[in-house]
Order: sequence, then C-alpha cells, then structure tokens
Amino acid sequence: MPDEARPYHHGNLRAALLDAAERTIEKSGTERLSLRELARVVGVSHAAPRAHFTDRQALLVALAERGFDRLGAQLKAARDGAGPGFGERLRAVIAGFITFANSRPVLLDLMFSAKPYGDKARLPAAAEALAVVYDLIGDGVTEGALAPGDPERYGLLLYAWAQGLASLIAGGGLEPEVTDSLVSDAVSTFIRGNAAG
Amino acid sequence: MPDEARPYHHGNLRAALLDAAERTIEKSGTERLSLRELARVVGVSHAAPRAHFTDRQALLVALAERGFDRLGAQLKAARDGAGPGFGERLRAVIAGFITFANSRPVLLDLMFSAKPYGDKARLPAAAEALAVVYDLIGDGVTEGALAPGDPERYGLLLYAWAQGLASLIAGGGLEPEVTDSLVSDAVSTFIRGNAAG
DNA sequence: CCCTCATCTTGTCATTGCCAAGTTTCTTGA
DNA sequence: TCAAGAAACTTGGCAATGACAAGATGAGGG
Repeated sequence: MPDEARPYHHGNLRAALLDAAERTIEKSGTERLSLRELARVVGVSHAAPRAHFTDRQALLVALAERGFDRLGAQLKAARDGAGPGFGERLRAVIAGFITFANSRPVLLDLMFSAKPYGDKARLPAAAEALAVVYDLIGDGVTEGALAPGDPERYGLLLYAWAQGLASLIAGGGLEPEVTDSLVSDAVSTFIRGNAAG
Repeated sequence: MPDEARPYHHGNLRAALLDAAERTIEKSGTERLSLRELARVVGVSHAAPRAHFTDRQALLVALAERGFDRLGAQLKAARDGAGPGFGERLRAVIAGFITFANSRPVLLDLMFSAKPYGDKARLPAAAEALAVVYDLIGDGVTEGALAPGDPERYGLLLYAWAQGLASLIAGGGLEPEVTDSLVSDAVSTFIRGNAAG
C-alpha cells in the first residue's frame, strides 16, 4: 500500500514533526522554524501539530529532550568503549560530546538554551546525560586523578569548557583535526590543572 | 520644551531603538523582540525603524556590535586596572568578561550567536574585544608564565572556556558568588594546567 | 530660496501562532 | 457487537508581525 491516499490519522505525526523540525532547524536555524510550514512538509493541516504540541515552545522542548536522549546514549557509549583509565574515559566522553556538537550544532544550541543545569528536574533526559560526566568526574576524584573537591563543581567547569568548545566548533572555521587536538589539549589542561598533590 | 508635540523627525531614532531593544531583550528574551512594539515604545510609526535597520536581523547585529564595543572597553579597563603580573591581569580580564555576562546575559548570548570567531572580519568590534584576550595570552607566553606554545591556540582554549562559563551564567540558576569562584577556579586551572616547566 | 535627500508616515500583503468548532477514526467496555 | 467517548485531524478565523510601496515632512546644501 505505497500509494494510498493520506489516511485521516497520520499514525506517526509526533515523530514525523520532530524529524522534520530537526532537519529544518539544522538547515535554517531555530528562529525560522514555523509550525505551519512543518505541517505542510509533513502533509497535514496547519492545526494538526496542536494535537501533539500545545505550543511552538513545547515542540522545541520536545526537540531538546530527544536531543538529550541521544546525547546521553552517545556519551555512555563513548565512556564504555574507552580504556579503563580516568584520563582515557574522560577524553572519550568529551570527544563524544564534541562529535555530537559537530553533527547537530543547532540542536545542541537549542538544548543548552533550555538551561538543563541549575534546575535539573526540568528535563530528565538532560540530567541523565549530564550525570555521565558528573559520575565520571566523581570516579576521577576517588581514584585520585583529581584533587579532592566537589564533583559537581568540577563537572560545571568541565561542562562549561566543553560547551564553549562546541560553540566554537559549531561556529565553523576550524578544521576537524584542529578541533580534535584542541579538545585533547583542553582535557589535558583540565586534568593537569586539577591534579592531586 | 517638555510637552512638545512629537516632531516629525525623532532626531535620535537609531540609538533610541537600540536602547529600547536592549531593555526589551534583557527582560523578555531576544525572540520576543518585535520591531513594531519597539516603534510603539519609542513613539514612532511602525515602519520608522526601517529607515535605520533594513531588517530585524540588522537590528540584532547592530545590537551585538554595540555590545562588543562595550565589552572591549570593559576588558581593556579591567586589564589596565590590574596589577603587573600575568595571572592578575588574566584573572581581571576574565572577571570583567564574566561581569559583563552577569549584567547583560541575553545581550551576550546574542553576541555569541553572531559567531564572531572564525570569520573575524564579520564584526570588527568583536575582533577588537577578543584581541584583548589574545594579546594577554601572548604576554603570558613571552613572560614564561605559560609553557611555550601558539598564543592563538591558548586564546581559543581560554576563550571557549570563558564563553562556556558566560553561557552558564547567562542561562541563570547560579548565584553570583558561585560564578565568581567558578571563574576563579577556571583561571587557576588554566594557568596551572599550562604552566611552563 | 529652492531642491534634494534622509527621515518618517500611512496603507497593504502574506505569513504566523493560537484558538474554536466540526469531522473522522480508533478504542473501550458493556 | 456496537455504541459511546476519546483521540487525531480538518477547516475557519483572528490578531500580530515583518516587509514592502508610495507619499508626506523637514533639514541642509547649492
């Protein structure tokens, strides 16, 4: 049944809208995202999205949440695929973060504008993604690779750095090898600058 | 002549619009900025802004540019007002940066979203502001406070961190004292992590 | 003094977000 | 099985917005 007439119920509208939205923002920027245009692209009426998202803002939040889901998964995979040492794992996780930033710069920007830190309960998926970093930092402290200190505080510092680098990279103008070694330097600096003893 | 009727020529529309716009975005966010509303606030017709800004985007760019002017001035003042040591000056400059972020978080966000790095020629004022940081780093290397290396590379790393911290702060949810000590830690980490020898 | 041009005004259009009310399909439970 | 009832989607409409066109106003240079 490939060429059937459009059924009254799309069946998958929510996901389809999110997919289209993600493509759109990555191509034209978040501010130009229009619900009506989205509906047109997906092939439904201009008010159909309302059944799934009360608001334009709600659509954006859902987009951010989905982004955090993927980011979290990616960070976990990076961590688990790396060697046993703290430095290796931290480097892998941060590299995973940067990879994400490279592949979906606008989405990442949107995710950050939702302010996932601070009030952590706002986006559970965000909290989970950030926990990967926080936990790893905690390990670093207990392993003695980092000087004793509040893991969350370390996490904020590192998170800020990663985000800044991601922004830099998303802004373009830097070669991939340059960004790789930049990230590598940042992690080294962070570890050396906070080494115990 | 306090109660005069509105003259046909405002005389200062451009600046008035920028002022009003800055107040508005800081209160309600950039996305809710409306040219028509702005015109209403300033007391001109809904198409008057067009004489000074071809576009809504042009208004935002002008806003960013003005922001970089002020930021540059503030950074220079911070640098010149600090002690002679590299650490002192670097700390002062970064602190100035963060102060700016605290006082005008939304503006700073807007400035960064214009992506002033990479293509430096885009906003001359941005290049000048960033030069303060780059130059200082260069001093640090020649003074031997930092291990030998490319000043621009150091600059990128530090700039990324500062921006990430600023974003964090702009996003809100952090107390000013927390941010202050966070920034202090960041600078210390950076210097320690890149110390010569 | 007049002419020119930047500045500002009114009028208009397409687009957008959001809401209301109706239609179609799925589901659920008696 | 079938009849509510809920969920998903449609058409219609409203106020607001950005952008454009054409005209009014006035400041300043020749």
